[in-house]
Amino acid sequence: MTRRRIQIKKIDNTTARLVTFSKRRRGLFKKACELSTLCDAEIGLMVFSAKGKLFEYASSRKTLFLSIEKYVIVHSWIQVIERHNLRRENLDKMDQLSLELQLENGTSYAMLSMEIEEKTHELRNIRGEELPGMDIEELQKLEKELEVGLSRGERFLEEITALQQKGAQLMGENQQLKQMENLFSTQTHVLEQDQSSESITNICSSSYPQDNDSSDISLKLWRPFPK
Amino acid sequence: MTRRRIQIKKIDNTTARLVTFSKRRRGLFKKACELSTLCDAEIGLMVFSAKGKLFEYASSRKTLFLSIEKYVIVHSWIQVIERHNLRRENLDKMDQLSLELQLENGTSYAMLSMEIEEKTHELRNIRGEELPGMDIEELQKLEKELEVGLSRGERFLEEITALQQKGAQLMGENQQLKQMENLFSTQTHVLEQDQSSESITNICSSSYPQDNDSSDISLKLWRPFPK
DNA sequence: AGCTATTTATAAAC
DNA sequence: TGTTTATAAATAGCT
Repeated sequence: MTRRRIQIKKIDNTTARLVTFSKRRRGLFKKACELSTLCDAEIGLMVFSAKGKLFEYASSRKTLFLSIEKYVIVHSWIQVIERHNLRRENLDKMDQLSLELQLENGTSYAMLSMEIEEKTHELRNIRGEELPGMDIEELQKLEKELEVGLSRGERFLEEITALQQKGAQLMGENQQLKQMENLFSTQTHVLEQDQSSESITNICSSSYPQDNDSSDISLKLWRPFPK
Repeated sequence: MTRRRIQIKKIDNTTARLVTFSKRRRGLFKKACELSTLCDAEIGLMVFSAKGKLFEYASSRKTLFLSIEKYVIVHSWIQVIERHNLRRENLDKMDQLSLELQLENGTSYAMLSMEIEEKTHELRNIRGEELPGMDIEELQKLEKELEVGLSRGERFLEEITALQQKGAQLMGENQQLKQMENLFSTQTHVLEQDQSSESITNICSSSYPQDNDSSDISLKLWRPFPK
């Protein structure tokens, strides 16, 4: 596109590819944002780097929810069909993973789906017409799949509760320490040291398109695009 | 832009807006496709016209599966949020002092079981069990439900963030206090109490856009890969 | 992470 | 919608 025209095919040089990815990604997000603003359109854009890191943009949260909803309506049907071929052990294995691991493993879950997808390629060609007629039994299986997500939620809740308990514990501890501090400070006159608090890793960080691409896929909630 | 530079704000003239929408949409899809090819990235792009018609592009089905993955998690979040809110409401009623301490006694859970059961049932409907048979009116209702869930999610997120920050602060404070304590104890030979300080653990294949935009419902089924 | 020479995208016109 | 064209933006190749 500029100094020289380039072929639209995978860039071999890794560095160049990374640079291009970064630059073009920005461009793409910008274009998406402009289109959304100019034409009053709702846009949802997801970009996964080769490593699996997600960058996303959404003109509004509503859009993403609805879009995903829409994807699910159609694609869950596909999934339901594919589940027939899915070995139980895979699901069970997935069930046993901790919440964090599950989130990190989103990619492999998707990979698995891909595998299955390939095996049922024929089915997909007719999905537009025939899938809507899926029977209740199939849909109940889908429901079970969703249940997996539910159990994740449960664990999430547990984690929060644990966090809260920890907080309570810390508060108590703190109070104790403060009392002690008061005791000491009235007795002696020692300078206080400045000790900055350390950050705690967030369970849920927002996913603005970020600029470093070092992590594996992580599932995050999004905020709307920066004002 | 070209003949003239334009402001990035909603185009007033309807015709011009439509034309721009069409042109820029194409451009956006092209850019998305190029990025995907050049950098081996997976891309999912959804564009809803103002009327609600969906145009989308996906570099591969894998991307779509990842969307589903996310959907499941998002929706399990909604579920969790519901429950969390129930607890909160209850806690507010009881007018206790701190959230942290409140959660240490789970006595109120039993009281809420009925209510939770009810909410769970509602959520099942939201989650998709009944989606396939829904008509437009019902889908619009779903849309609203999702918005509600969304705002709840925001509150939930805020709360968690607040908790985490609080935890971080407490930890820092704690550390500070402990250091001071150590300082004192070495100077004054005061007995140390046993206080363990634990860290908080923490917590271009695909779907070508279609070109007519005649419908007006905002929630529509997407048509898979055409050709 | 900046800098430009070019290529692309596209606003305005038809 | 499609085409044309003048111009603004995006960006490939360098540093």
